[in-house]
Amino acid sequence: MTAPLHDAESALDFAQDELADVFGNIAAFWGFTKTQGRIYGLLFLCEAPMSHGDIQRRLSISAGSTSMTLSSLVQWGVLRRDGRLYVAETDMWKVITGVFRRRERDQIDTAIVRVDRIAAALSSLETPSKASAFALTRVRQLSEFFSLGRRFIDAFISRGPVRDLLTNIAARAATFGTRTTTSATLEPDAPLGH
Amino acid sequence: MTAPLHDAESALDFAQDELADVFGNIAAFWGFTKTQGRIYGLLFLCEAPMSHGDIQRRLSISAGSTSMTLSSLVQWGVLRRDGRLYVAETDMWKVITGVFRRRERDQIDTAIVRVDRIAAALSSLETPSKASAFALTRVRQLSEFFSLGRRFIDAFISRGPVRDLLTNIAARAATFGTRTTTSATLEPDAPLGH
DNA sequence: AGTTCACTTCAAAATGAAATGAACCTTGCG
DNA sequence: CGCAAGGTTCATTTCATTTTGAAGTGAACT
Repeated sequence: MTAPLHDAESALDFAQDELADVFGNIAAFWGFTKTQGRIYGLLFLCEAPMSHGDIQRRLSISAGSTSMTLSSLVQWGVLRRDGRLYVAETDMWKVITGVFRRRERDQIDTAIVRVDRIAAALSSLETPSKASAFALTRVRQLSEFFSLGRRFIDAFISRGPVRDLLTNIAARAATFGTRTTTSATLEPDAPLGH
Repeated sequence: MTAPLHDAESALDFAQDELADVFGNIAAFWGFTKTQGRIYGLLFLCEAPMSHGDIQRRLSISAGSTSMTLSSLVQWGVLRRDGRLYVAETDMWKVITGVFRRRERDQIDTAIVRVDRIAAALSSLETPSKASAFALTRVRQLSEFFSLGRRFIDAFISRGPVRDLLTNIAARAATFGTRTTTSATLEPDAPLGH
């Protein structure tokens, strides 16, 4: 792509631009803004804290966007502010579990509440129809699945032992190679023929 | 919210509307369109397959959107098409791992390639600067982290044993209650004093 | 062959989110 | 005190994404 870079300065520039872009994409993909990712990516490579101005200049963002994005990142616990300087939180586990803690958990909680409300409506019927009964089984399936998800997220974000477990799982994967398809669990009925 | 519904038909209508909306939100959150989620939500509650027309009418979507969304969902392996009828794939594990398989894995692979390229650029320097050396350690951190993530995703999507493991983890969470903060692993340097 | 109906395609419009930039505050310093 | 320089806020613009709807395709029925 680019010819090998020879001085440390230009290599660092390349690294910063590139990593900012990598994080920019990841961020956009996960429902954050590209700018949030870019700033984090830049800071990730910097030992010394950077100021608003440094960041703005380096990434050519408007002053306004820089300011708002910085504070959002601080709120997300992804950057830390020290006076007028910013540093990246580089422990990725902290970053990720932090995001999950706030965002995905809220989401799943809302979903659980609503699904349970649906289940209640369907199960309180005096004279269920075939269709409503069917829907009820599906809703219950779902409710169970979401609860499992909720518990899993809890496990994930209550840091410590779980992280090691995940590491173990990853290790296992290599061992097992490929699938073993132990279906069941979420198919109480046999709804569809091919 | 709404007063209790008394006949099965209206309860079912409520359930469908509501679940369509729940899935609509989840979908939007995870980078799909709200419409994709709504269609899936609707179908999730239906025993009998539905046609394009049924779906379009029930959700009041335009014909065009219905058509395009249906085919995207089929492509994602989230619906199955049987002639002119559609059914939901209701095994949530299949659905989720399917999405991960295609989407998140691609993403992380791209990131890994780019990060490694950055590492190469920084490590091939004849005369590294302090800053470039620092950046290199960070990039290596990251590369390792991404590889772990990659392995974890692989474990997750190679179905079977892993699912049970996840279930176990979830079970553990309840036991452990709260955090145990065993940091380390991704902090080779001590970059920031609060 | 011709008409109809169900679906698909695609360009154009609508929507909604993010970035901008100007006005407005602070802080620090002569 | 007052004025820069640097930051923040927020209304506006910009832009990407999604939805629409009109036109096109093709199968089934007559």
